[in-house]
Amino acid sequence: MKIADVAQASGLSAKTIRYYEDIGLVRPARSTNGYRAFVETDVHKLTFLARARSLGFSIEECRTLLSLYEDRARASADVKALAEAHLRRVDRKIAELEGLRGTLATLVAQCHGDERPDCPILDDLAGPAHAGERC
Amino acid sequence: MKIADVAQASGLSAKTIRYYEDIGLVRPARSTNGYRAFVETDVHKLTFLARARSLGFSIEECRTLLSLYEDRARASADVKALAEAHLRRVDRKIAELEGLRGTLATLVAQCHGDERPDCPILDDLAGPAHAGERC
DNA sequence: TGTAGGGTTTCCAGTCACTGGAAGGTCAAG
DNA sequence: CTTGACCTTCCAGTGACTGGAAACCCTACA
Repeated sequence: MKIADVAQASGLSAKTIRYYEDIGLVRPARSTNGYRAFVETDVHKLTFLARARSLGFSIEECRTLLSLYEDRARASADVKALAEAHLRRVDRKIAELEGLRGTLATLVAQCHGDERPDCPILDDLAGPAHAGERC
Repeated sequence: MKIADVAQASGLSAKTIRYYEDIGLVRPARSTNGYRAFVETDVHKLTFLARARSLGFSIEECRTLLSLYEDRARASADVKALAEAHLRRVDRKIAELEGLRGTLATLVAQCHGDERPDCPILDDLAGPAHAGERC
């Protein structure tokens, strides 16, 4: 199987697959012509990686997940711990974005958005000490 | 005012302030000894930038906001459009993270997390075609 | 047999917004 | 006169790719 087929099958780009080989996530064999020759387990691994990445796991976490996946003796607790840590990170990020969203929405709502030059958004960005000073 | 004072006042690091000078966001004067000599408007600008960055505007958006801020004739509509575009981006990002969060939470809930090697999280990552096959 | 096109290879550079670190200059206190 | 804190510049690295150049390989068609 050549790289374009694997890209198709896994949903990753050929560039990304080459990059994943570079950093040691996959080690496809080579044909005599120098082309990468992927077997079923390579495709499987890359699909696994695509899914893990789409869930927001970092490359290093993916590397760990992959090694846990290949370790038949591993405890599911290890995987769960990793997923829970990631879940907490996602929660923090959501909370942060929602705080930010609130501020932005308030600012947008306050701004009349016409041809007049005074703008509450810029006032806010300039800070309380300067609000109304020149904006 | 020297860079450490400005860092203190603006909440940015000295490194970041130098970087902002590099990319032309601020142009502090220089003392005879070569040190950067910041005046009040520099500090003001940097504080503005810190706030805009903390709201998630990109550097290029900050550059635009700064120029709008300094343009006494600009229309608040321009600022509002920028802020609204950013708000939409934040909304999309939140939606994306919440979808992801849902999947992760489900997976974490399904995983027993003990010493047994079978793990629904890895099953899911491996994809429907492979679920139950070897995990 | 030649060539046109598509695929593949490697390698280098760029992205974004910093951050770390090295090597050296400057300044005030003791 | 030295110590130590500050300042300077410059180079490299981060994460996870992405774009592009130059060159090789393979197949189809004239």
